[in-house]
Amino acid sequence: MPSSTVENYLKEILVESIHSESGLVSMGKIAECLQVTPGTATTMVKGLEKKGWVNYRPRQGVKLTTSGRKLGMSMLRRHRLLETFLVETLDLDWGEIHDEAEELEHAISEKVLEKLDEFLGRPTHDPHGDPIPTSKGNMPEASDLSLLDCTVGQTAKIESIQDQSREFLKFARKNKLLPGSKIEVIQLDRIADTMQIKVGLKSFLNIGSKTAEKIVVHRSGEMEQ
Amino acid sequence: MPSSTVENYLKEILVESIHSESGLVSMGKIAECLQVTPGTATTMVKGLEKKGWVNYRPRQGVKLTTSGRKLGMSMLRRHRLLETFLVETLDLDWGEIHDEAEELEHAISEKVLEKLDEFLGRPTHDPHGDPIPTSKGNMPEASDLSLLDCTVGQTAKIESIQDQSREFLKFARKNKLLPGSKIEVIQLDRIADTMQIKVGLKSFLNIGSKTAEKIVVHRSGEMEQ
DNA sequence: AATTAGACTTTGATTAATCAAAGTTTATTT
DNA sequence: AAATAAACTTTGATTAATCAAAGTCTAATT
Repeated sequence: MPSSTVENYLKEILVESIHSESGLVSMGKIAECLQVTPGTATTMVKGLEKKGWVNYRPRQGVKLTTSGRKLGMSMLRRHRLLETFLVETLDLDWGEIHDEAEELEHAISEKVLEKLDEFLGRPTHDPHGDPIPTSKGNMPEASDLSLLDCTVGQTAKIESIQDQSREFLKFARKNKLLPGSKIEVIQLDRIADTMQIKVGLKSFLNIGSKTAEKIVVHRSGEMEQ
Repeated sequence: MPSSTVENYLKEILVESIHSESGLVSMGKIAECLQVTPGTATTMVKGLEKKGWVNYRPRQGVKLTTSGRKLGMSMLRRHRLLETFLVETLDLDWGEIHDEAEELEHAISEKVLEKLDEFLGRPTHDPHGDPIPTSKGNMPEASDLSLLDCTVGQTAKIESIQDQSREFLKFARKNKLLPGSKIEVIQLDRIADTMQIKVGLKSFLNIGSKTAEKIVVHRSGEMEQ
């Protein structure tokens, strides 16, 4: 039975491998995600390899095996279902749920998770707009388009918010940057690194590229479900 | 911040100290409850003392300090509220919830617990009939009367079932031995170590003293709420 | 080609929780 | 009072996860 630590490593490696084209994840990235020193990440990853959850090439990076991917997906499912429960059922604040789910995901059994999924009506997306893997380990592809990829005049719909910190989510909520919100790019200045957007029908907002990159969108008309 | 292990030790010491008149709990009892060797219990308890959660007298036993009692109560509250949630909301089976709650109780925060308590309507007793400590750490006194203390002809109402194992709970449910059920003692044989009881209006059952001791009751008419 | 910065790996130590087995105390029986 | 059993404590070892610091590689500059 994998420890909570192993579960965390596999979940983070999964998430990072999705965001990397090669599928390889570096030790530095792992150390950063898990808030450990690089030496710890190396040691841990070698342990994961010995157990058959990853393939590791020194100084190249690490890749999940089929069983590692399965476990990582299961953790992502737990995490996102729990976040949904915390918002929908217990009415917790958007900004609080990430850390809470981070703890609970290691303690909830498959059986309870299945009951929870049923109770919630088998949701497909969590409160941040991220897709929830099915119990089979499938996950709908997410858009790879952020606000940063949009040009002046384009309209788009927010799919998800890629920053789970309290701070950022508070900012996002205050400015109605929520999954489903309609956005229009009004102005763009690459040199000044700023972008003016219209949120909804009458609200305007200036954001920098770092923030724009965290708003994942699909262009209006596409991918409606 | 106390580890899950510390939380478990304090919770079990609390429960056992309630069941002992002196308030002292032996190393053997702790080792048995936590499924560790006596040596481990001794070592661990010395650590708990160093942190100020218990007072330990070698070969006498251990007693909770005020802060240890507080932490133990908080764990008991978590455990019993979670059990209630698992049965009431997620419709899990009576026999399954103990082990599930045992894991979740270490992962749930005070904030989420408070929301859960509110969502459940601030229940006072868990599905086994045990009282749920309040957030202040108060817990209604439970009856100290088991079926074993009743004599022929007496009637009583089941308050709680003091065995959390799947096996026993399956037996209890099958025979309608549930909190609230009305019991009448029909026959008693101390030598043969057996007791015949009427459960409800027409169902009869033979049980031994070990089982009778696990059925905590209050005599009919007393303590109605 | 030599230097250097940055990323990575190795090494040695630490902490928490545990066990097995040996040693000690206490209480009970003879 | 001696012997014994039962309960408890001590000791030495183990495992998982971690860090700091020293060492090694790789790739980019000079």
